[in-house]
Amino acid sequence: MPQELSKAYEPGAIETRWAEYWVKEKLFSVATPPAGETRPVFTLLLPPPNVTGRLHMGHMLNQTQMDIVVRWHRMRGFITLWLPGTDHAGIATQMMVEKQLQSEGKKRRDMGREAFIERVWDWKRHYGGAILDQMKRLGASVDWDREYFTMDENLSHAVREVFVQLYEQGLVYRGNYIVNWCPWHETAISDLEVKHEEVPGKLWEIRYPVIGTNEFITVATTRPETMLGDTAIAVNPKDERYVHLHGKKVLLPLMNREIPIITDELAQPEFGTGAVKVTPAHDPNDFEAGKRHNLPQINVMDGHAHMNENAGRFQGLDRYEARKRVLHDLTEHGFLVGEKDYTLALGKCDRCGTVIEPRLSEQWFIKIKPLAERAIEVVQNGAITIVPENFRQVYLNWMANIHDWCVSRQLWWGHRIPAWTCTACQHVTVAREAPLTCDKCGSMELEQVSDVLDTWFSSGLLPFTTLGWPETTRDLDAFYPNTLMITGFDILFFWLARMIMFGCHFMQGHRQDATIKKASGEANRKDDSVPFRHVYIHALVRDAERQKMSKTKGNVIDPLEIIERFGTDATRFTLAAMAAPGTDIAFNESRTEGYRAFANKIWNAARFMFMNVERIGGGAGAPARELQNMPGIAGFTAITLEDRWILSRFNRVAADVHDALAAYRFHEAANRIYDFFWGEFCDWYLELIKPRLNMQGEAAKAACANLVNLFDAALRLLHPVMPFITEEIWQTMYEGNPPAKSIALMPYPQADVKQFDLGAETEMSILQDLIVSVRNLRAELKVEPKVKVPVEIYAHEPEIRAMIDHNRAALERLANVEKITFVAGSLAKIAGARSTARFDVHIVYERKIDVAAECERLKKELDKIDKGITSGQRQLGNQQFLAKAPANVVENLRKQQQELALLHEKTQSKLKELGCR
RNA sequence: GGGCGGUUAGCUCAGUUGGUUAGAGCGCCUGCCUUACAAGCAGGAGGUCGCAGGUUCGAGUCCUGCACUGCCCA
Repeated sequence: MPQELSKAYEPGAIETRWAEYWVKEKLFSVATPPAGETRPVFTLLLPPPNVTGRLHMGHMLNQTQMDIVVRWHRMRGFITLWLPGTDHAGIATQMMVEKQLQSEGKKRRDMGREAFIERVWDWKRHYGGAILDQMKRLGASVDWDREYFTMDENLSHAVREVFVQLYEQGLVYRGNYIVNWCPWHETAISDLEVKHEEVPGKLWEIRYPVIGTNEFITVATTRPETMLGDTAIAVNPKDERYVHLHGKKVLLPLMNREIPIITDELAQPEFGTGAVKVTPAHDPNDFEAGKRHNLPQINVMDGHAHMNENAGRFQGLDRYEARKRVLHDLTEHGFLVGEKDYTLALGKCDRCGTVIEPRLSEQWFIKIKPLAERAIEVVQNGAITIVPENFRQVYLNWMANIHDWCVSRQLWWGHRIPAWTCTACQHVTVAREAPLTCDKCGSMELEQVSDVLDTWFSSGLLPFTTLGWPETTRDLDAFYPNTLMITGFDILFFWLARMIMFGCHFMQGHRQDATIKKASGEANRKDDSVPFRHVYIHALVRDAERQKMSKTKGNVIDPLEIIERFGTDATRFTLAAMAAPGTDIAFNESRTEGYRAFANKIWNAARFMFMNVERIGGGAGAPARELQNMPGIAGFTAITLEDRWILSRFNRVAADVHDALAAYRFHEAANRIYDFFWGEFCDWYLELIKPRLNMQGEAAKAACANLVNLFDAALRLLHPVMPFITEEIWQTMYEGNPPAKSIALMPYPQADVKQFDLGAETEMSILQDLIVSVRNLRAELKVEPKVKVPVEIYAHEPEIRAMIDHNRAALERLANVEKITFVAGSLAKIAGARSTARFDVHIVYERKIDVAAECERLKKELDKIDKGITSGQRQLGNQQFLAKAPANVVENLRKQQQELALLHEKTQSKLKELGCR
């Protein structure tokens, strides 16, 4: 391959090519580490996207961050396992296929369970891989050989095992409880799947006649149709208004049932009339109260939220129709006595938006407290660390107030609960495999419970089931606990919390391979049952207006469309650069545009390098892999000031990037690399070495070799964030004979403290100041860009003067200067001179400066200087400050004050000289 | 109702344990097609860090209150 890049940077072409290459070459496949493995291990589980999913920005943010961390670790020599897979997503998938059926005029129930499930599998085989293909476009460096699906046989087997074990341990129970019922999906859903929304509504007041008196008792309700199932009226025992009615009964209007007045804390005297209706079958609080008082539970609705046979003449009506009719009838009979506007928090199904109906039904639950206790402990004792730290408290609070988990769903698609009902005696047998006979009566007439498990039940097991559990495997020894979990806070409770509970419970007593654990830097961790040792919670991606993206709002930004326009690298860089921990990301296209420009910059810098390598030939070429594994840039020979400077700067950026990535400060890492590459390497270093590259012989070869080595290291530094462009350039550099199959398998640059050069950095910054000052003056004097000007420089420190003299070629080139004269006295008084504490510079040019403008500029500058002087003096004159502030702060302030004083003097005299007012 | 976050340049955002004269990108203004790059280069304007107090030698950073705003939980 010739060392040549196309003139234009076109991300689309190179990205798809490398994405395919990485997958085809199985570059990221990880073999099970053998016993005695001494390398560190890094394990990360991909939060499995829904099999029905389409890639959205949230996925992309999540995957970008994971891929950065993963590539970083891999390059640092960790055995890095990133495990991908998809989730069967019970409700979502079932819905998707049902809709498909609907369009064919078919219905799930007409088909029957088996045919329907076969149909879903069909769908999965055809379309289920879409999101994974999209992931490939992102460059996610996962191990595709280990891809899983939550309904795979081995994972399903593990699910049954877990359920049965929990059952045997008494942590599963079944019973009639109030659950959140979605009438659209016709299934129970968990508390987490209900979203509360404040909506304007009404509060109706209904009066119930008290039997044996001519009194009424008035209650308030937002759901009058449920009164049909009332089985009591409750008043607070302390409420004096109702003491005389204790023990009496009321006649339930419309139904003409007698129901008791009970005393219960359920009724709060300060709310409404202080009396409440009690409907145990349709409200969780009423349900509890009903149990306390042994009240009957009358369910008045069916699974579609239509009124059932218990609703008398309202049977068959939809709940809202029933509400209208009930209100109408109540009014007609004089029972409705009030109607007020009221804001209610309406629970809606997270997926379809249908208003949830609290409904009494038979469901399966996990007794969660025992699991939660361990899950609290491992976070409190540091076995799991959560970043950012505030989520630790969110997690602990939630865990402390956790409710039993309803795990049964009235769906067909999912892991069917391994329980069988005996048609003879109704006893339920829970077993790993279909039992032949009933546990209790021995009947052979058994029927499997039709419910399936909540999708999160199986995904909560993934950290260990994907590694082979319930078998004891070498993979578990090596890779469990996973090192890290990166996810959004939106599934903190859904998923993360459950993984921790399940992991700690089922992996109790597990020990990670001690050698690997130590090598991975986790030797001090005591508890190996946790699913992962570190958690990083990232923010949400919002649209440019900070709105949460949603299909209904139509403000969804499609990452693939952004990628199409700007490239994956630029999109990844955007997400990384904006991902400051703890704050949401308002996705802003203009940033991506900017980062595409950055990629373009890199591209062109590479073209420049290749041009020179081609021309200069020989001697150019990156050092061997062994050398690249050493800190700093091993093959770099610091000859000139700019060499020493860039080497020092490179080591600093490498150190900073390491620290930033170690703390999940992706934005810092990205910005640091950006500033280095563009602001230092391209803007200054490349410009400064051009003359050397244009020389003949060894000097050019040496400069070119440095350039290549530095470029190679910079590409490796950038690779985790922008994998594609770095791969493309890197592969091109090695002319088809690279030291590894991919830059992704090369060592990550490490800082070498010995290559820090503070002296070079200081000198360079003075030189930069000088060049900028001259450019400044040129602009101010409106010197034609092509005209070279003579300059006069005064530098009172001899070593600085020498340094400038030594680098006069740089000044001449970069500021378009033709003759440099060092003068003996300060130039500060000269109109149109520029001064810093280290030098004065002046350009010799016949054109006069704009005195008024210069005066204004100088005055502004003087203001700033004086402000600094005043505050500095105040501090330095303060004994408290001198006594309490750290020595280096005082020292720096003193130095700064000296410089400011000098600048003040120079500026002042210039103002005077110009005759400014 | 309880909890958590945000408020910094026209816009989008950085600014980790308090410590020089608060930064970037985009946009804007001026000038350049300078042989890597006009997706670029050079120069420039632009902020009393939401408001009011407090702690401190020193506050964008810590504390209290308020305002606005977003999210989570009930």
